[in-house]
Amino acid sequence: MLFLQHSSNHKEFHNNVYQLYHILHRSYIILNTDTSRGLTSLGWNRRMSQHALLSLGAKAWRCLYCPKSELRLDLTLECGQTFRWRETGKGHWTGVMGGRVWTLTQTDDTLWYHVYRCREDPDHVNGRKRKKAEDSQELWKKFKEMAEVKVEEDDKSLCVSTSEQDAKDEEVLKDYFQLSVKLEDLYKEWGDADPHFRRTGNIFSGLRMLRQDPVECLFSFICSSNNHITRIQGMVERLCGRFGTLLCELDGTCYHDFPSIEALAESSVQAQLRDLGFGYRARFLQESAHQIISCHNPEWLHTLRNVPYLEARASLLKLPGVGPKVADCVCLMSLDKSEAVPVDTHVWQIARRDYNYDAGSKTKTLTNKVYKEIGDLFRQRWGSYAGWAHSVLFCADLKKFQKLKETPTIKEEKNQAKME
DNA sequence: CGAAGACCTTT
DNA sequence: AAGGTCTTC
Repeated sequence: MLFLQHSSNHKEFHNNVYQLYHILHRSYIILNTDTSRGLTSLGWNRRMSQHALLSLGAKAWRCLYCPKSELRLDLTLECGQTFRWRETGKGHWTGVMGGRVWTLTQTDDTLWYHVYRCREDPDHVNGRKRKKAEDSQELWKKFKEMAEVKVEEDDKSLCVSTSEQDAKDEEVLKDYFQLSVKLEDLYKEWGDADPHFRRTGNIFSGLRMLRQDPVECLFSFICSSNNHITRIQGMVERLCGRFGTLLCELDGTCYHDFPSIEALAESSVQAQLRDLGFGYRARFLQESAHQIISCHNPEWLHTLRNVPYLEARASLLKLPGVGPKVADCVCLMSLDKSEAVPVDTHVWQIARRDYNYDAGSKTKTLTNKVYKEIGDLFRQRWGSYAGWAHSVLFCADLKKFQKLKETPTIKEEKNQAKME
């Protein structure tokens, strides 16, 4: 591990780190003490409750070699496969992964990550709200003592080179983003087999499927039916806030773990979800959770990673609120079924518009037959990672990413204007 | 097998 | 209408 002293010049500091990094070509830890604010308990508290920013450097950041062609955080975290990551700073995304809160960002060929260590806070252990602790002088005093101890512990743990926890963190990150899958090679394969893909693939590079927790994936997508993304995000947030364990608070935002299946299986959950605005999906969520607990076991969803695609899909279809589209989302995004192609009205439109699929334009609704034909069409064209390729085109059609398509055109126009 | 309608709420 | 699912005909 490298231990570098912070200089007054951030840029110079980072450049130095970069040079060393490229020599070693492995991950490292930056221990960057923010001296401007001092290490009073209050200062510590305020600092620890803020989102991390790479440019401020007040937190411990680690990183990984990872070019944008292999991963683009903006596309990957905002294409609708996950609903819980938020851009908490320019190019910085904060969310929950493996039961802990992370902030991620990237520079040229580097993926940076910070893991928050605030689970040991006394009021978090007891599951109480921070506000209450602040109201009580005594608790506040205790908290300050804890804070001072914590600073030392934190420094110590960070000074230990490649501690077990650090190695685990890196594994969690690599696993979640499936970084062992060489995305650039896949894009080339898809582009070679499909000129239309090549066009959009050039602009929308670095979009990869996450390997999400099956529980979070299943219950999030049960919420997605006949619904739009902004509302789904709000619903999932409320679901976690009400039934999930509090992990930490940053800049006034509370981060909770995703609820356990057991917590969602309680019969009282249904009415509570109704109150939280889940509509008819409240019943689906609670009944699916109950069915998993009573017919199988809490680990059952994870075991579906080890069975063939169609078998896992068929098992999921038995759950209430889970149809073909939701089942395929869960298969693709959390159960290692890269060939699963979720077909919704949008994908149906893409198939007709860009791939001459007119056999299904006769029917008014998305029938099972049409659904299967579109999935097979894309699987035939793109191969065993068809689900990954499909989501690139799906993402390229999202309204929020339309501006990305314009950029090259504008550049071309500018270049043309210059030449003239 | 396919079409039609209900289903909760919010953007 | 919204990134569907379920039930009925």
